[in-house]
Parts: sequence; structure tokens; C-alpha cells
Amino acid sequence: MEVRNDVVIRGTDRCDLAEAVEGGEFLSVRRHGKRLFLRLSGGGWLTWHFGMTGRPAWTDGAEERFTRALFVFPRGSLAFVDPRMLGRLGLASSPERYIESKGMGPDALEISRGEFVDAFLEARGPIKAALMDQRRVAGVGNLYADEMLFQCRLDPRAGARSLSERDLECLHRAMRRVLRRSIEAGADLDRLPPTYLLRCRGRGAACPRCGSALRTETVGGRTSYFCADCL
DNA sequence: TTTCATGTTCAGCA
DNA sequence: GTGCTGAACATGAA
Repeated sequence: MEVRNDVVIRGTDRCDLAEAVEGGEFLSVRRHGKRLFLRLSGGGWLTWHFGMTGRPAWTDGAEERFTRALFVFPRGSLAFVDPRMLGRLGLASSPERYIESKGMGPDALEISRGEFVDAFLEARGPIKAALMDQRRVAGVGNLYADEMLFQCRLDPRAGARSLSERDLECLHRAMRRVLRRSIEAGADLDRLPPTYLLRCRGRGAACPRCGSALRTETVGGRTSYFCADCL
């Protein structure tokens, strides 16, 4: 293993990391929320957090720009490419312990409708902030939260307490639908249905449903797009 | 040249 | 304890 920038392994000891990885194999992969876990043949798991701009990249030729760490195999390498270096690599004894230590909630695609409703009935603050809170449900980020709320015609600024059980059930369905579709599309926004708000972020955006100009506002510390006419 | 950004975490404050 | 704000991280795109 070659570490190009120590920032991406901060919180981990460089030697421990190298020792845990080198000479071994990745036996299996798991995901929880936005985290990836690779089981190491020497025991334990490699944890992988992508931040906003991180991604894995296989290469058997020239090294990609912004490669922050590299797992070198006999033929080719697996690179951790991350321009902004907001991602992290680390070690954990198991995904469960890692999830527990981070206080992460159930994965967005695994949480049942009942659990979801219960978790949000006691939420405070704007619904969008609650949806992005990884302690409640793990896996929903800024863009996807906007999409889910849009599909349910819910105002991102609305207090979580103001939502009915029916609203929350809609949100649970939308969460599953949006994430599934996005995974199918390989997270390529252009391959999503034209009715998706996700594709409309940016300059002078119009609502894909009614054509009105989309509004932007900061909610939960992040830029939110929504259509005031569709609420 | 300036501003903003797909995420997380933490300090400081109300 | 809860929630909000701003900062930090380092870079590219608009």
C-alpha cells in the first residue's frame, strides 16, 4: 500500500494500516450508509469513506491525478482518488463496531417503514436536516434529500414535527425509490428519469414538474433546491 | 478574481 | 440535551 497524502488516513496509524493490508487480500465488501468496508484476509476490515469527491479507481497504467492512496496488486492498482481529500481510509475490527462507534443509524435501504416512521416522529428541526442526519438514517446526502422531498411534495424547511405519518411513509417509499434508481443509473444524473429534480440543479433551473423557477435556500447548512409552486 | 460545492466533524453559542 | 453557525479540509468549476 502506498499513501500519497497522509490526510486521508488521519485517525489511523500509517504502520498499522500497511501491516493490516500488505501481503493480504480483500475477501469481501460491505456497505452501510455512505461507508464501504473491505474484509481483510489478515483479520479486521478496511473502512473507506469517500467524502464529497472521493472514488475508487482501478488502473493498470498511469496513475490518476489526485490519487491519495494506492493498493498495489501484482497486475494493476486500486486507487483512492479524492481531489478535495475529504475522504478517509481506516481500520475497524468489524463494520458493526465501526457503525456503533460513529453512532450511525440503520442503512437507508434496510430500515423498515415502521422503524423509519418511529425515528422521524421524534425528530426536531427541519425535515431535510433530519433526513441528512446520519445518526437517524445512514446514506442520504444533500442532493438525494432534495429529490425525496420533491417527490413527496414536502417543503425541506418544514419542521419534522409537522409531518404526518402519511408524509413519513411517502418519504420512506421515495427514499428507497430514489436510491434504487440512482444505483441502477450508476449515480449518473443524466441517466435518471427527466422528472427528477436531481438533474435540474444549477443555473436558472426550472421545476421538471410544473416549469416554475426552482428556489434555493440553505437548510441544515446545505443548499436546497425546491419548487415552491409544487408544495 | 471570487464564490460555491455530492460530506463530516468539531468548537462555540443560544 | 438540542440545534444552529462557522470553520476546516484542498481543489475545480462557474
